[in-house]
Amino acid sequence: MVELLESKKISLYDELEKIVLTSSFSNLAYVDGRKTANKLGFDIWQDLKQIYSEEVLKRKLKIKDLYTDSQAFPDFMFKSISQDNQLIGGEILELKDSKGGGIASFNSTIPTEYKTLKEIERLNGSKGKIVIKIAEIFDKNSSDPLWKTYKRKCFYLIRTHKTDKSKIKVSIVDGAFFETIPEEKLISLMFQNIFNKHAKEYHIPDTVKENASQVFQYLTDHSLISFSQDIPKASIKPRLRIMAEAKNEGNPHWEKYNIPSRTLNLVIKADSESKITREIIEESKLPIKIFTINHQNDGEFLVFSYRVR
DNA sequence: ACTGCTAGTGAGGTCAATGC
DNA sequence: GCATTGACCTCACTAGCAGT
Repeated sequence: MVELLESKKISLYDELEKIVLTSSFSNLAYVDGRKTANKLGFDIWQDLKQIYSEEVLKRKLKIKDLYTDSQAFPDFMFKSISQDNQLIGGEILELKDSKGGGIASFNSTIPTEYKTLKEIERLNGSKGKIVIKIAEIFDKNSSDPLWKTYKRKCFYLIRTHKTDKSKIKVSIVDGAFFETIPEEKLISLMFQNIFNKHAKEYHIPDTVKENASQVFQYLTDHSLISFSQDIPKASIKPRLRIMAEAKNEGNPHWEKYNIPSRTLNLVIKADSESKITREIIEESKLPIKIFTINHQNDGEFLVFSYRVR
């Protein structure tokens, strides 16, 4: 990535998609924005087209158009690697681009540290199969029995102040930075919060309050919540969607975390594995600064920071 | 059995209004 | 003045239905 930036093939102002495609094209098992990629000069089907015609590919995959932006989760998925009979890699990458200093809203998909393909299939609901169908073709390990169920690490490619030359920051962020309590708990606590506000505003008997928090422990599943609700005699169907905004402490680009502007960063949890990354970077003698962020709710994170001239 | 259409759902980003 | 909340608008994919 650093070499690419220095060779001027990409810049921090390019589309985030272009940054990913330029640096990782051959390592990707899934690209959500096939249309966008094509516009940027990347044809994910180029190799397969040597073997099959476009028509055959469409028929095999049961899709009408090879070049659409699915707008499903995730934006990118890397190919898995089989090592000592175990699947590793296959990471998920989501993009978040915004003009201001905050991270663009998470819409419907709550950010997490890990996700399995099975979970992705479910959370994508009616679009559920598309990711798997495409990734199966590109990932040579897709026949492994654990391919759909092993935990994949989620990363977020975050950019803030994207149009401001003096303030721009780009980071690849460990999903753990956002998931400081598990999703199910988050959702049930959200309903609890809503209820508490009602309790303050209206007279709700104490016995009901006690029962209520028990009930909320069972409201945990976003894919069941997000259906539009058919209410007898109602002529509209209300539809709940959980959107989420990163708080300051969940935004690595928060001023207090001191990531400098005009930098490209990798932000990962400081654990035993990250020590290895640290050693590799230190030995590489690349112009990368290493420092730590103390996440208010989730311990220490390591930042590998490269400044763009 | 096949085709074409549409309702339902998932996702994205930005801006306006409101609250503190 | 900045953060939070509400709203807007767009597009893709699938299931299921109606018509042939």
